[in-house]
Amino acid sequence: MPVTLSRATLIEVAKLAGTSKTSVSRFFGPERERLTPKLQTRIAEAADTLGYQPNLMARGLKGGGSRLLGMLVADIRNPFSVAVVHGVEQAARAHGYSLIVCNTDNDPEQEQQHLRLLTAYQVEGLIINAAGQPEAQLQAIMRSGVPLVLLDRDIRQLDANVIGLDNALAIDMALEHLVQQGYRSILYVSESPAYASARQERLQRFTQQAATLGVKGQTLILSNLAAHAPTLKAFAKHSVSGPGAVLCANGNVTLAMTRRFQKLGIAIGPTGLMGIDELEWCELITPGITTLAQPTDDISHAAVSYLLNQLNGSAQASPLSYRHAPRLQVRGSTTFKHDPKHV
Amino acid sequence: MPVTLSRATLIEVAKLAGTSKTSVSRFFGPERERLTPKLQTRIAEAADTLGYQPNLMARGLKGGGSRLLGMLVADIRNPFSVAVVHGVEQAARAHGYSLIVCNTDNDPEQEQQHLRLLTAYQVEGLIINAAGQPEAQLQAIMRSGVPLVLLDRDIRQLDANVIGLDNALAIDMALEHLVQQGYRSILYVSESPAYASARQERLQRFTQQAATLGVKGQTLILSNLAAHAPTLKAFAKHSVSGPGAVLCANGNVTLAMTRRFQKLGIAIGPTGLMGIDELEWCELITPGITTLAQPTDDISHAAVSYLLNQLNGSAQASPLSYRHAPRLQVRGSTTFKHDPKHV
DNA sequence: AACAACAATGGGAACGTTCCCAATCTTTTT
DNA sequence: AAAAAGATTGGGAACGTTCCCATTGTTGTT
Repeated sequence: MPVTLSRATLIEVAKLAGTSKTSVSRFFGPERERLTPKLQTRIAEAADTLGYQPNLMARGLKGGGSRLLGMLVADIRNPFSVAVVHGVEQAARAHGYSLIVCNTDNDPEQEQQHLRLLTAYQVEGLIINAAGQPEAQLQAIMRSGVPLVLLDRDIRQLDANVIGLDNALAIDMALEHLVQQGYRSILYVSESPAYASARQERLQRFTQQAATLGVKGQTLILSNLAAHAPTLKAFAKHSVSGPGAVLCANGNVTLAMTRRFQKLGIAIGPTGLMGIDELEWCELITPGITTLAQPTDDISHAAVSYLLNQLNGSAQASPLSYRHAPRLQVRGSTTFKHDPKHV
Repeated sequence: MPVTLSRATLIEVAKLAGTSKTSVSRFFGPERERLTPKLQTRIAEAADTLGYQPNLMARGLKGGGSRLLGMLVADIRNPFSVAVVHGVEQAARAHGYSLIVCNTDNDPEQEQQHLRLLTAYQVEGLIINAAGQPEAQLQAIMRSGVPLVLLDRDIRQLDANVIGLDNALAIDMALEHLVQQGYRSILYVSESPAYASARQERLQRFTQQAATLGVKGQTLILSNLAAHAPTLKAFAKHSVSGPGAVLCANGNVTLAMTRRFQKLGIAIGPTGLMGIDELEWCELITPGITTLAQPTDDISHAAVSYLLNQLNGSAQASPLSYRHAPRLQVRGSTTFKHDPKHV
């Protein structure tokens, strides 16, 4: 048990163990097996007695690297972000790295601040879910040799890999499902796609594919919920005479639209409702909301693997999949008829 | 714009600016105003030219402190944790600190690892949502002078402050509400209270107060959902003849119980359902689930304020509230009769 | 026995920054 | 004018660790 009041240093451990600081450094580094068992024991006991814990600040300064990975998320309260953070942190830890997560609240100013901070802590790799267009900063970071991977959102004018959902495939699958279920009119609802390439991709693909499939496609950009009730009401009314469905671009939209459906008394199913991304409550809402679940574990793993490959100089170690397929989770919200007994 | 490929040092900036390293250090520290405007300009330009960013590892080593706070959460996927992390991170940043969040997945082994890591990074303060009973480690940390505050879960044998919900008050308010709504039998459902003092407090208070209020109190500890359907079914059947309600100890239980109610076809309202902690979907479930919302912002702020007070040596700067009152959010799930048109 | 290779250990310098105290210049006070 | 105070700047040492190369002892080969 540690008995001291202050933080012991490697020098103090060396003195107590009757050896040199180099040997103690070897004991706590990758060269422990170069020490005799006797010396190892003496050092272990001294360190335990003093409650010694290596100072990773000093280690990072001289030679060990920081063993830190940095991650920027645009919105920590988004369940997708939480799931990816969780996966990244686990993958990082499995390889001896710690993760610093910075939340930018979709604010480009905070984003710049956090990037400065992460570089100041000498993070060895970065996973960026961008809020703005910090390409100048990110280019400088990449030029300084820090590997970087973008998460979900591309940044124009930055030659970096993006790992995330296969947006085109997601839209294709959603449309295919809705058409198969008999819907002939689709309202695609999204948060502002400005600066968010994933949103832009989904929107563009929707517009293009709706035309190709011959369904009537409309889009609605969310900015103020109260302002959109008439659009949704009109859509639902129209859909009673000809089947229509609402496709939500992400979890936030799914939540907002579910609220709107309920507030406006729009029956879910007769007017279809489907969301991109799975949320824990989607099965609980009568009659269950159909979703496309994002493979967050795969995404997390791919991001960390990419960084580690870059750090290990093994760029071809394993082929990485950057665009991951969603999983369709069918529930009652994309069916006209459903058992009304579940109330 | 930065033009170099490697990380510039303070020495290089000094050379380019034609001044000393001490002046450059002053420029990037709290003594900038001690430099003449001319010198400040020269340094700013040199730093910009070189893309200089202070190395906080070196700064932490000599004298600046790490400016890091550490936070352990038992389950990052718990919405409560996310909300508190968000609040803590914002409060920390407002005071020039960065937050390292470590998720332990309720695993004591991971917890120990993370604690070692956080101390190795010389964090200046710690916020601990404990998964196990790491009192030995935490005592050593406190003895080394690092301020520490517990979040939500007390640790026996550790003389540290706990900041979180006022558990007794939460149970009192819940029971009062349910009794007022006419329920005379309450089933309290909780995850295992082992090692989780908040859960123990809530359970104990429930047992005690149910007796005091003369309502029939039962408790159910969740371990395997399939195994508990008979209990819930029996309870619901009984409650039809004499009003009963299910009180959920936290958000995870609320989710699980909502699922159970739906799977078993138990009508929400005739059998009441109420949860401790507010979740974004509680209003969406027909007929709306009554909750006690935790004041996560207050909790976050109190935790950071406590640490900062300790760090600034102003232990009496402002009286802190450690136990925060919940906010009752009444919805249809605690009413016998409700409009069945919302389907 | 002499030499080479290997094992084990250690001292000094370096890492990038801050801090301490010294030095010099300028302004104010006596 | 001389002395004191204030403003400005700077060099060296320290922070805790790693790395490099040197030293010593042991073992194996010729």
